[in-house]
Amino acid sequence: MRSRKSAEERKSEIVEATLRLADKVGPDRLATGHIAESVGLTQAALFRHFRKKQDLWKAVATRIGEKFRQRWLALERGPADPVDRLHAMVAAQLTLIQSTPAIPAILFSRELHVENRALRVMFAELMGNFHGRIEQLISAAQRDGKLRRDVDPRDAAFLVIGLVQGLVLRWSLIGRSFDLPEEGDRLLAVQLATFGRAPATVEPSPASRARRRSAPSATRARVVKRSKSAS
Amino acid sequence: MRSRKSAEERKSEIVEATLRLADKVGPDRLATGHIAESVGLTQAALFRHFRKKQDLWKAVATRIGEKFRQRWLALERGPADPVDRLHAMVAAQLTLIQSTPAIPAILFSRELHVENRALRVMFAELMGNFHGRIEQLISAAQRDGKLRRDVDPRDAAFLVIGLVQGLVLRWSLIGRSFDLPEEGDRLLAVQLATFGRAPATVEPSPASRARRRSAPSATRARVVKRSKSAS
DNA sequence: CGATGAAGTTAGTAATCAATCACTTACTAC
DNA sequence: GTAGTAAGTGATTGATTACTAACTTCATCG
Repeated sequence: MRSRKSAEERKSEIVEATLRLADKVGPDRLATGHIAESVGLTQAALFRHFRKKQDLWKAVATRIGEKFRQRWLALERGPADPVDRLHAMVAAQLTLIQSTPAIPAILFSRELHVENRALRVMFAELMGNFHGRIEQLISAAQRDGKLRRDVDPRDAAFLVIGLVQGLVLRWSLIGRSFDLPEEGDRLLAVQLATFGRAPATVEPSPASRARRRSAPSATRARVVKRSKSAS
Repeated sequence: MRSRKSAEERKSEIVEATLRLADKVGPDRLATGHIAESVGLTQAALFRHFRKKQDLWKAVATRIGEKFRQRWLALERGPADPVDRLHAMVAAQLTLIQSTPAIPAILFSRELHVENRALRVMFAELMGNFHGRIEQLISAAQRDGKLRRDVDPRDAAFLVIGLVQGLVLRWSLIGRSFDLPEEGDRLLAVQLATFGRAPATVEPSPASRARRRSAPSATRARVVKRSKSAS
């Protein structure tokens, strides 16, 4: 009763609360009562805004899509160089996941995979969009002569996406104990290096090895302490 | 009542049924009643074998671990060449996931992430083990001069793991409509090529591009039709 | 200012869930 | 063969779930 709000505003509140709680409780265990309590409403009030729980999930998925697209759009005001932009894109993706960590769980929830086919389609499209953008950046970098051209940009994009997802899973499993964008940036530099110019076939000097570690990327040069737990 | 079995046998049956159903229903929605019905028992009988549902999940995780380790062990009778063995390892991983598709869902279930910390530790160890094995193979390949030495084998292993996980997610999202080990083999060849010798800095001829596509790997040379849905 | 519609509440429902109970039946060692 | 034990049953419980219906209160606009 305290502070009655417009439907749109409430809906948004509910969706955000759902995202927050989906991480704590798990998407498939998240009850409408929890969400309502978190927003400060009665459980019944939720159904004023979403007739079925599935409708709420659909709204959540839409919101996630918006978040992604919004960040992708912001990148266009970022660096123009395709390699730099690729770094920025992966960083944006990981930053978003770090601040909305329910996303991976939702991606594998049963709400998505068996209950709500529309949801699966939305995420498939989102991932396709992500893949397309990466593919384009890699293509551009290849045209610029910054990446080798004998790697299919579509496959390269799959590898970059895999990098992101592998990293996120590792991060989840070891209790989110490292900085996601930082480690992602470091790994991406490694991946792009292999996409890049040929290495000397000679043995690498200890110096070059150290250099690679301390300045893996032209854009960001922080040394990331390795996580020891996953080896 | 029909055909009373030993506890060990029953436990195994229950665990396998859980794995089967966790894929259909989702790990967090899987009820003891469903499992019991699938095995041909009453719901109460389940608690004769597992005092708590969590204990059942623990047994399931142990079983998954066994499956992995068993396949890894089998690899030691496989190819000796580290690159070939790497291919075999990734193929084994993907074959197992294809035949036990509940695994990725369990990996992101809330049973694992919030309810059952022991479970998370088990999977983290499993993944660590996988990473270590890949790292060793890459190290060996580097020593043999088959892979470039300026890539940290630990990072390279993370990239390979990411390849697997990205692939599995894509496979899940588009409805499991491609052959997992086959596409994995193809992508791994691409990844390892970038880990390999330098490409010619010259522009690739159309011929070299075609050649790469039709025979990406020395070990397996099947062309895999691309999935169009995720781009 | 007052009516009207939307936002929110209280109080339910039927369904489903893990877990426990007292009890019965099958197998096995002696 | 029979005593002891382990596997399995039927019934039930208390908690939780999504969802509904009837009622109340707020805000705003004519």
